[in-house]
Formats: sequence, C-alpha cells, structure tokens
Amino acid sequence: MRDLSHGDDAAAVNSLRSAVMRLGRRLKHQRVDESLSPTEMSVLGTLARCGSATPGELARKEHVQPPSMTRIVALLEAKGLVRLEPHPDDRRQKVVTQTETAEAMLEQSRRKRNAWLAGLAAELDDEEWAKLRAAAPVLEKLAHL
Amino acid sequence: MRDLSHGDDAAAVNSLRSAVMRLGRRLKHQRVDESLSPTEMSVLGTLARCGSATPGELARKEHVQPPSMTRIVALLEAKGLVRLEPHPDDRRQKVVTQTETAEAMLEQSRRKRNAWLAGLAAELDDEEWAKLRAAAPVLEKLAHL
DNA sequence: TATTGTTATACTCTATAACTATA
DNA sequence: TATAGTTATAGAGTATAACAATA
Repeated sequence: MRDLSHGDDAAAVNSLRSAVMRLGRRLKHQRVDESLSPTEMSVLGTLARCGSATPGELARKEHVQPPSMTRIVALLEAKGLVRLEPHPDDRRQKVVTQTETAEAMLEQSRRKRNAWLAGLAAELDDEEWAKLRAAAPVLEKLAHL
Repeated sequence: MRDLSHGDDAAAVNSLRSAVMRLGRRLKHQRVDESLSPTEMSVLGTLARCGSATPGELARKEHVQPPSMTRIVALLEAKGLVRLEPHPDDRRQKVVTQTETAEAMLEQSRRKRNAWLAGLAAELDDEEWAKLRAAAPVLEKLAHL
C-alpha cells in the first residue's frame, strides 16, 4: 500500500482535507427545508441509499442512541416522510420506509445543492474545470471506500 | 459565465456534491478531542485563520447569536484555549486570542484527519491518485470562492 | 436470559428578551 | 440613541437509566 505522508503527496492530502471539509460545510448550509434537523435529513438519505431499515439499524448507522432514533422516526412519521410497518419475522422490531414525499424532498434538496455548487464552479476556467471533472469519479470512489 | 447544468457537466457536479458531502461528514467524525463541541472547534479554526477577533465578530462568522458566543468563549477560556483581553480603542469590546495550547491541538487535529484521508487514498491506483492531486488546488480555490 | 424498542428524565447547545456599560 | 456584551430563561436535540414486549 502506498505511503502518502511525505512531500507533495502529503501537501495534496492536506489540501484535499481542508477543501473537502470547507466545501462540505458550505454545501450543508444549502438547505431546502429548515424544519428538518440534520439527523432527520441524514436518516432520509440513509433510507434512500439503503432502502427500508429498522429503528435499531438506523440508530447504528447514524451513530445515535436508540431512544433518540425512536423520537426522530416519530417526528418523521408525523411529517409524512416515513411509514412504520411491523417486521415480518420479529414482532419486537419495526420497519421504517420513506414515502414518496420524502423522495421528492430529497431530490429537490439535491437540485438546490447542485445548483449552488455549479454556480461556484462556473467561476473556474476551462482547464480547472477539466481537472475537477476528471477527479469527480475518483472522489466518489474515495467517499465510498 | 459557464453553464454546468446539462449533460456530463451536470453529472460531474452531482458526483462532486455527493462525494464532498460524504467525505466531509466522515472527516468531521475524525476528532482528536471529544470534549469540544463542533462550534468550539470551528471558533478555534477561525481564530487560527483570521487571528484575534471580538466576540461579536466571531458570532457573525460562526452564524451564531451573541449570547451563544459569550458562552462558547467562556468555555474555551476555562479550558485554556483562548485568552480574553480588553479592546485597545473601545472599552465595550473584548479581544479573543487563541493560546499555544489551542494551536497545538488544531495541528494535532489536522494531522489525525490527514492520516485518515491518506489511509483511504492509499487504496487508489497511481492514475486515480494523479487525478486527485491535479484537482486538489482547484478544489481549494473552489472552497474559498 | 438477551434483544428491540419505548418512556422518563437530565444535559448540552443555541435562541430570544431584557439588562448594563460604553460610544 | 445606538452598539457590545452579558444575564435570565426557554426550546431543540441527544444521552442515560429503567421498563415492556418478544425472541
């Protein structure tokens, strides 16, 4: 395995870290619905990526304690963004599924953030944008490793 | 100004947004001191970038109300991470300056996150890493636009 | 007996409103 | 009269502890 802790490699890593954290923070501020907390949004994102899940699974994925997830799921249900159904095999558990409303809201949220980022990137010159486009799939691979 | 809302450009923007947000979240979880809240860390980062500031300036930069900043600054002072001094020209104001302890902590935090990111990036092949290195300065420019 | 989810309760962080000191 | 900062208080979000239902 490669070592990236020296010289130009280390500088590039440092630059990437700083830029990704700053851009990530600014993207997070572009919100489409102020009434949803960050964790509520994150739960919807997880459901969109991974499909239905039990409250326990969601709590583990969001790094939140089970009682907190109970409350979050109840709030999302009250807002019509998720449905709760009985688990087919285990009567202790429940299955949380997102509604069409939630999917539409997530899509709107993605659009808003994409538009904001595209506005920033439009300030780059052709060569810079080409470098970014070439790196986009690599960044995505990195983010999912 | 360029339009990046169609075709391959739009796909690249979407890919960048998703990857940056996900990587940013994961980087944020790499923390060196669990006892500092996200805003406290962010205030230290701002002081490191911009030098000393008054509580009011910090509140505006962190998008937090003045009373919240009063509390945050008091906590940071109690932890020995900032010093409070009287403002030279205006006796209503105060000047917040970070201590050497805070600088050392921030440096340790950067190191930990760089190491984590370098560990991820080490999984990439040579061509992928070259693309990322080429894009790093562009991402930094984007993050500061 | 172990596990899933809930209820009851407390703590942390931030906000708004009202106040003090200085400009 | 306006501004910088603080104090008092309330609300949102999360945690821990104790409990109920099911495996």
